[in-house]
Amino acid sequence: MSEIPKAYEPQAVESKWYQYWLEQKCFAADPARVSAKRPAYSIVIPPPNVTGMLHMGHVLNNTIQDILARKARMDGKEVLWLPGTDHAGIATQAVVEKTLIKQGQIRHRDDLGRDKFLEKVWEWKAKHGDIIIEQLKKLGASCDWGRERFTMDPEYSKCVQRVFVDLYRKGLIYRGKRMVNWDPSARTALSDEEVEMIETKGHLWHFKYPLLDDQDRPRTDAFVVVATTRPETMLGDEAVAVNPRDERYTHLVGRRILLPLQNKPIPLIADDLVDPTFGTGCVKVTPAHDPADYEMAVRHKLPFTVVIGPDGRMTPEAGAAFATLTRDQARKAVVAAMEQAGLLLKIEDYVHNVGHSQRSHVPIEPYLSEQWFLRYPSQAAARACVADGTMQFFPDRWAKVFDHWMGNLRDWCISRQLWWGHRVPVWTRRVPTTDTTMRMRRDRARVCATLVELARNGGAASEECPLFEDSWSGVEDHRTFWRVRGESGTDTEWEAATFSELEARALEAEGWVQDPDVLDTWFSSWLWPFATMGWPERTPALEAFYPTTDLVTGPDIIFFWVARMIMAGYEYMGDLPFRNVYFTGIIRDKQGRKMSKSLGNSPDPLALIARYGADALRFGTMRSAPLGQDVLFDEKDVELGRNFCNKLWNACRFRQMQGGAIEDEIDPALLTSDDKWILRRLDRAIREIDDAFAGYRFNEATATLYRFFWSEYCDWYVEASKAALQSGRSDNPSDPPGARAPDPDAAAAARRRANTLAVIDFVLSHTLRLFHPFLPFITEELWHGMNYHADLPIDQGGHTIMDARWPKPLDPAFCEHYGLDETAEQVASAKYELVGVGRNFRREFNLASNRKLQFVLKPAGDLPPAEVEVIRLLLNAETIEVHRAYTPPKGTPMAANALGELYLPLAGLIDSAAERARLEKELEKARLEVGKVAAKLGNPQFTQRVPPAVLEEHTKRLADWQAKEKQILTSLNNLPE
RNA sequence: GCGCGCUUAGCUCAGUGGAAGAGCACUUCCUUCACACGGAAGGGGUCGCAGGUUCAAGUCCUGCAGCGCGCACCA
Repeated sequence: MSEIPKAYEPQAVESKWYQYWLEQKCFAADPARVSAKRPAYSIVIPPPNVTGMLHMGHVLNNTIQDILARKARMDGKEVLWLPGTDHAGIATQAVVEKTLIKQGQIRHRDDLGRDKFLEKVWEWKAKHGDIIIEQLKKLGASCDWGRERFTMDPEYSKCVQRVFVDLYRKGLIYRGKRMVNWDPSARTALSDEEVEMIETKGHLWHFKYPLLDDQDRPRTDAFVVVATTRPETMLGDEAVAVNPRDERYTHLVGRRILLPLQNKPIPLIADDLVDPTFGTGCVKVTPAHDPADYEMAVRHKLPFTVVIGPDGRMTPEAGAAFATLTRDQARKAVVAAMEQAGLLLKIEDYVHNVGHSQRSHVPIEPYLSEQWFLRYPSQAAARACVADGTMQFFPDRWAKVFDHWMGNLRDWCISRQLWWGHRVPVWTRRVPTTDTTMRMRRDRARVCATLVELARNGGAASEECPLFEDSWSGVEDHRTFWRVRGESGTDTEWEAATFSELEARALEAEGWVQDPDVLDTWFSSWLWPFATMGWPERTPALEAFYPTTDLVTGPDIIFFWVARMIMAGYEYMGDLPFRNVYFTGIIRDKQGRKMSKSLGNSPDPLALIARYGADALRFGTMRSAPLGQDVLFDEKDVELGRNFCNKLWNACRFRQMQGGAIEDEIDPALLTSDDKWILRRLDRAIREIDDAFAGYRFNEATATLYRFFWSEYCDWYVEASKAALQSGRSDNPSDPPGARAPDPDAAAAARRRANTLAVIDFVLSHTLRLFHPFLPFITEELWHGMNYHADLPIDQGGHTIMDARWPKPLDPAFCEHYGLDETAEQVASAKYELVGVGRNFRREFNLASNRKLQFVLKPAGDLPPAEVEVIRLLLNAETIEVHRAYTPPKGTPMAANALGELYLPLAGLIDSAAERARLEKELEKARLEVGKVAAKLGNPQFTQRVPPAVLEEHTKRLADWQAKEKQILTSLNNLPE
């Protein structure tokens, strides 16, 4: 570092050290190293979508994880940060299909067929799947890349199938015809969590439905009026419902109504679901297109007429006039037709919430279809662990949200009508009902199921039917289960669930056909904390690193992912998957809007890294991200980070320029008040940072680092230390010629200088370590550049700052030895206070910053010349004359405190009117404060009840302000005229 | 409708019962041999509103208002 540049240039430094860390395998976790003395620390990454590009949310999230991981390493832990990606079923399939269409290769994925299309997706994954991983590396992420996992890896896929079959066997996974959330754009079912309610301005259309008379003839004089927000669904109406206690309509219940446009008689039914106070109290019932209506239809055994198809277009059932129209077109057409028929009573403006697909943002269509559902396992354990504090959430208010959701669990629709994903491991076949093979298979499965239950409840499993391959995982050895799906005529339709490749092939040879659906991506990522570590084997990694320590994720996936992982963890590991969950805020733009591609308000983190450096991006982001609050991102924050790195760089450069070897022996006898002051500030900073880490308050840690390093170390200590550094220089230009000869004064100055360098080295080497989790690259560069790694054991920083030991607060013995008491700190503080006022004179009297001034100091007590020299330097004064019996000329500006009185004699130069104004302002302030404190102390309630420390502090404060007031009055009296 | 956040300097936000803070922006001065990605000094706040608890409230409690976010089958 002999010729270090004036400004820090991050690019080369960052790539160099990342390469070094990889080559030296610094990120690799070894379960064998875990011991009582070296505890494990683990995080699994929230797997980003394999289609994804790094965005600011990833930056926030992964910077936090990296900070935690690096801090844990410095704490001497064996750290596993396990990376990977998920396959993101809908998003990836959509991107690939869109790309192929854009390239003109296909018009629809059907043109290729399932197998060929999947080949294309894999090709695409091979080409683009690593992008986000490489981007994470640019950020400095210290993941154990050798353990990178992908949710579609063969082993991982096997875990997904295994879990599916297990839950199927337990009866928790079932297939059923249900009303599901259908995304007509992606053409797949979604889970409830994937539906976003959006407040939408719409209308409430009021339709008249004619009553039928006894001969089923429509009456022209009697109608029921229904209101709807979705006129197009009326084509599928099967009833009109009223509340059974609604006396306006009880006489009509059981009568028939003519459904207009379809000219179909439908009944008027009574159901408790109907709110008699809303609208007319009559509700049209569309069994196949509304979840509430569906329930009513089941109760009243109504038919299910499907008028909207899976593509969001009207079906032939909707009638010739409407078939093939889109939902929107059909809405207009129905309204027009009703109006023409004179059955449109009125249209009201209406604001209501409409479910939209979180994926494609189109309105969700409630759709009746066959899907796979899961009744969640291990609900009680999952709910309890958060409620009783076994697992902690940061901030903990999310615990309440979690608990509410856990208390209202509804079965999870896990099947998706996609090709990209884990295909449902179920095969079906129709066989003659008389076929005995299937009966035998089923009976065997039943026996096993019973024994599984027995074993789970503490009973013994028989030896003929060893159920558990591994009792730890709780998944039984039997890989195939059969169930009757349905019977028709002489045939029985069977289904078989298996995770055995061999079984599956055997079944297919027998003519069994696999279910076409794939599983929700979250059905694979809920296994992430253990499926990535070799489950169901009892691997060393699982033994060492499960449960993981911390999870860092966004609150937007608390249900999608966090809650489900907890349930899966209990079900398959018998233990929680992580001990702490840190929920980040959401990154927004300056206007507070969410970052989104369509708004184009999402900055590219890679561009920011190129411009400012990864450390700058990390520091800026962390500094502006308080725990659990959303972050309004501003590029200024990154600029601040860069400036900070530059400051750090130059502070080290300054030390380099002082020359000399690393000084590690500090002589207590030679410590100045400034030395003691900065050492105590360092101690305080370490304590604050430790405290911040304990509460996951990273922004607080960065604030402390910033204040300590910039305001305390650079602004005060470094400037003050220049006194000792300059006077002790062997090449001091002010030395008289011939000063080479042994000179006791010069030797003493040189010793003081060396001691100052030792303090600087002590502080800087601590500072670099405190900064390392936040600024990994620049700290590593400086660690080596400053030679602080020399002489350290290889596993304690000799090799990399990553392994350097985390600084400890200074222990009492150390403080005692070096005399770091409060008095020492107070001397320095008083010095800086005096300097502050002295500097203010320049502004008050319009004296240019570079103008050489001569001050006079009238010390209150004993003030060594070295201290005076520090004050001179800090004031940028030409001279300070120490004068114990000084009588200032009238009107000389003066500042005073415990240290003494500082005068700026400027005969004839100062504007006494301005000085009077200044002093009067000061006086006003002092009197105000005296008044405030005196009032408090005058209150007996206060003096009697307050803790002694507070009382003492107030008493002192009063004395201070009174002294100040007196001094200002003196100065005022001294003014000319 | 229920629940949860937020409201402090022009802007973005810290502030965990005992003298209102930071960064940016602004004003003035300074290229003094670490740093102009810098240094020095300064201006700027009845802490959303109204009550209450307390010797003491930005901080705790109760209302209210505005903004934001969850959850919820009112067509």
